[in-house]
Amino acid sequence: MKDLVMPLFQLDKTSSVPLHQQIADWITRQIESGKWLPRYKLKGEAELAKDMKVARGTLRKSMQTLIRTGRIVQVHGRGTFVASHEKQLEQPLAGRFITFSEALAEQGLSFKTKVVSQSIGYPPENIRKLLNLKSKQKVFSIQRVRYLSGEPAIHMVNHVSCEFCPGIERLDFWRIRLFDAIEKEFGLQIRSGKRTFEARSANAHLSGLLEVPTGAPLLFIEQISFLANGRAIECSEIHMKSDLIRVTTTLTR
Amino acid sequence: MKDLVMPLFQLDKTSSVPLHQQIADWITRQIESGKWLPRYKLKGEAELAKDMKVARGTLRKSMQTLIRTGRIVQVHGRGTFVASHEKQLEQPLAGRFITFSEALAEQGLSFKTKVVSQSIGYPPENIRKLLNLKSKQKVFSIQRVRYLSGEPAIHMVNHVSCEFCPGIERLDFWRIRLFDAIEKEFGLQIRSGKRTFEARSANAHLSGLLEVPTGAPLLFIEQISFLANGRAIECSEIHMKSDLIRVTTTLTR
DNA sequence: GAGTGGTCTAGACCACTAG
DNA sequence: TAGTGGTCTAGACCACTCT
Repeated sequence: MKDLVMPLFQLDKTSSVPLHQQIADWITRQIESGKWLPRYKLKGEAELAKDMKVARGTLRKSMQTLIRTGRIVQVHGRGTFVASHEKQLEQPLAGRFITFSEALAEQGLSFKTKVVSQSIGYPPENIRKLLNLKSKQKVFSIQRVRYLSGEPAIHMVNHVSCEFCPGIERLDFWRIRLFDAIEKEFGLQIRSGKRTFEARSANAHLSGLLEVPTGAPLLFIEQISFLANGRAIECSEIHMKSDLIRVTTTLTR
Repeated sequence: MKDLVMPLFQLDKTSSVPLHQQIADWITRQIESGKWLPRYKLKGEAELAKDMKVARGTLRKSMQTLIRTGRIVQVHGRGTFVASHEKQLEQPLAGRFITFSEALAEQGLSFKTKVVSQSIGYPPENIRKLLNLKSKQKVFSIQRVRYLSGEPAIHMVNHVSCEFCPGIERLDFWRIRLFDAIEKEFGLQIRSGKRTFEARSANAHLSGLLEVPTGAPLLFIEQISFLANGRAIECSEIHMKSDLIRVTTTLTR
């Protein structure tokens, strides 16, 4: 039993990416690529840390991340295992803040996005409150519909604070994802989000866009996204057909 | 400037409760009791750790817990602050798995619970799957309605695996909370939960119990609760009037 | 530059699980 | 009893924020 199990892998101790994150990323890749299958038992923390030439505390920090994101499971005297999500197709939004497009992509679902309208201007009172804006500040608003296998499934209205994203209105959101734009085009890092869930009836506008009867029940989500410094960057109102998409959270006491 | 700011507080280093949890609990008490108000700036980690005579790593572990439960906020070069939830009344289910009765209690809302029916028996196929039961295993099922200021707000059907809770049917659930019973009467620890959100229309049964028109939109939550060893102990189907109760999750990337 | 949190090390001992 | 994760220590250096 040589080092067949643990392929070599090089940590970059000079990188600005923290070691614990490099480790978590690498393990994530092992799992996502199928090299480590569900229920696979990892080596013990002590041995893993020695292999990787890091302190056990650093490795444990990676483990915490991987547990939070639902990729591994630890049981005290038994060991660390790749999580087995009985239904892989149903592991969205679990434990971490990911966008709906990321969630759909992770589930292997393809979708198309239609931009219904977009504009820049002074937001209504309620949006200004959610984003914590002063009265002179503008927002970029965009209304889109996402289609799953041809069927309209999600209606989104997003409001982005212009302060952080000058010129955002010139991007082509038929092609680019909103969060990709915010993060890659403007170098911002969205770190956390808050979602509030309600059930609402479809009004005339929504019933037309989502092709459901007026009054049909829709899952409504109000979302606020925050940067690392705690400032709100985006908020949105999302209506979705909950029979088409499952929204799930996994939480720990 | 003597030790006016930091009242003395005694850690029990011999207790089976981990130090980091004792610290988190103590800080939680400072905040909940109003001794530390929102936006209050805590002392630096180094100084706090010295005061408490623990290693900084231990203190940091507490901080992680308090951040996850939404009680404090840390900003790199600035410091640690008591979180200011603009609307304190709206901080439920955030970041950790708490029951609805706990969430209501934390919001200072009083409620009453009515037991509509309860029984023991072999569960239908879908419940058996959710709880991962063999065909010979029984569940305790209970149907309740929660009232907020006299108005019916939540309808719950819970199914508890009898394997872990023999005799649960003899408890008085007009008085006791279900999770309290599971944890205190049977010495089990519920560690995590998974919730799936949908929007549904009220059927005749629900419309009667919740006093809403048939077809009214209700927030539907399917919940599975897990013990520390990963075994499912409980699952439930919850319908609620989402105009009366806000269901929120805060997640980190 | 002073203060703060973020990362990391290299140990140690304990508690739980399983053979 | 061996192996594993859970807790804890006592340092160190770095990156960020504010003045």
